[in-house]
Amino acid sequence: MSSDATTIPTFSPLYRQIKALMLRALEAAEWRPGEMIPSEVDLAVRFNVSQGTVRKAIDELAADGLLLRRQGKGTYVASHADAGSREGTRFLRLIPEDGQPQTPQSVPLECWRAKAGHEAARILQVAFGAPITIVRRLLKFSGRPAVVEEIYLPGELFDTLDLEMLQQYQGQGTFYGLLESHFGVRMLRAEERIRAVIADPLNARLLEIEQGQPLLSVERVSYTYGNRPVEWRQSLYSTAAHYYLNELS
Amino acid sequence: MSSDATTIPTFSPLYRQIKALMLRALEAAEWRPGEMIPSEVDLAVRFNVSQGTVRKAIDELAADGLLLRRQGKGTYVASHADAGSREGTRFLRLIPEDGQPQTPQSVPLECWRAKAGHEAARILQVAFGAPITIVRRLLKFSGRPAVVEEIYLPGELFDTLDLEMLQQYQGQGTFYGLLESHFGVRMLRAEERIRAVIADPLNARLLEIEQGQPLLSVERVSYTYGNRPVEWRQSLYSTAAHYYLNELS
DNA sequence: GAGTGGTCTAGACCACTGT
DNA sequence: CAGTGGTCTAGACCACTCC
Repeated sequence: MSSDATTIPTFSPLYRQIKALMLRALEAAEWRPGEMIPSEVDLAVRFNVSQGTVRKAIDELAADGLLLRRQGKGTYVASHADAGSREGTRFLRLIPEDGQPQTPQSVPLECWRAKAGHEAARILQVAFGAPITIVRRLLKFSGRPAVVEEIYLPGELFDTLDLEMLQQYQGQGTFYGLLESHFGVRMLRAEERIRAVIADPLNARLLEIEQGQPLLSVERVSYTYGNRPVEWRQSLYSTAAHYYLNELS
Repeated sequence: MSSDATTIPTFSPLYRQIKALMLRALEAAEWRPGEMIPSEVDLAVRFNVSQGTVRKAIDELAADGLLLRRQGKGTYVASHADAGSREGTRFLRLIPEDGQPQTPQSVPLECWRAKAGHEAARILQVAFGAPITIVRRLLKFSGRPAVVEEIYLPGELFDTLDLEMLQQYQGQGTFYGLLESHFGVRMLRAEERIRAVIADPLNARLLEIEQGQPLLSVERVSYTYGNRPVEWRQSLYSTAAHYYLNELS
């Protein structure tokens, strides 16, 4: 590799270039969630590098959670629909006090279109007034309501999402599974900002707790490829019978 | 990097055995925090394997946060006293609303001995009635109180810890830095259980907020080598001017 | 048995740090 | 310059899955 003397020489190892190429293939949906990607040898031929170099690229993509290696079978594109054991607690860290981590039941309440206000526009990186889709729903663990949330999505990407679709999809997978399979948008990572708030009458009723009780306010921004924000979510977690678990390392 | 806990490993690759040997050396303090460990070639000779195998063992230990690789210099034992940029937010995820992540000022309030109750005994895995050391302190960001906490430590390990020591150490590093340098106990990972609660009069006064305001209750258990619990901490975070940030991936 | 990922080795060379 | 970690290659062999 030759470097231009006028530009700052930035060294990028070969395996990272391969990783970038594979990222493009993933983003372009050449390989789709749940599918198997070509074998290491095939990829080595395709990119004209050694198998070890392709291997290191795949290793990083797997560490990033984008690929899934299965010895003896192949390497697969990670999918929210995998129903992998980890999927239930990957993004929702709320756990019943007296039980194991479990996937809650989703109860869609409303779904409507709106125009992005200043905050939604800033966070979702769309124009002020651009169409957005808003979902309001409830999550229950063993029949007990634990979460109320409003989810703001850029309307461009999710223009056919409606309450009926949400209801039909109930029990068939997670919300992100729906977004991935029906809209081709895969959430890769998210940031949550957590604060303590007081329940207002409406949400207290939905969560079946008393007004004035403390709740966790969890504000989440989720990102897809290229660190593009595609979801803004404001949730209220009842911690009367559940807790938010975070592992630090 | 991680192995499935549900399946019994039927085969242990060489690099994992090397990793286990290096873990023992770390635990036995043959290599101390902040120090450089032998070079890859030296370790390859010592363990009678190839450099690549030692390399993979080191890679995993570095990924686990136990070692720190510095190209051109060597591999170092990670230390809480490194004052690495990440150290401030590694275990404390509280961030001022209007500023950058920063390390808070610690204000020790009390430090006393006690006997472990049932809960402390269970969590710290010591006998009921065993001696424990309790620290009560306040954390401030830019002079504003944000956290009140009580820290429960097994008395065996920290029998000389007192208020004077805590006060003298103020500003010289983090609490975990003190435990590491003065008591040889290094925290490797922790679990936090987060709930929303209402401030009682005492803690409201300490946090300079009004009684009845909502707070985050953060219960932390920290572990050292061998998943041994060595700290139980109960904290109250004021989220009036701060938020708890969690990155999901 | 064929095909996949996983391990281990040996050697060459590159990039970074300090002397 | 020497010493360190970082990259890349090529090949042999092992472990796992499925036909």
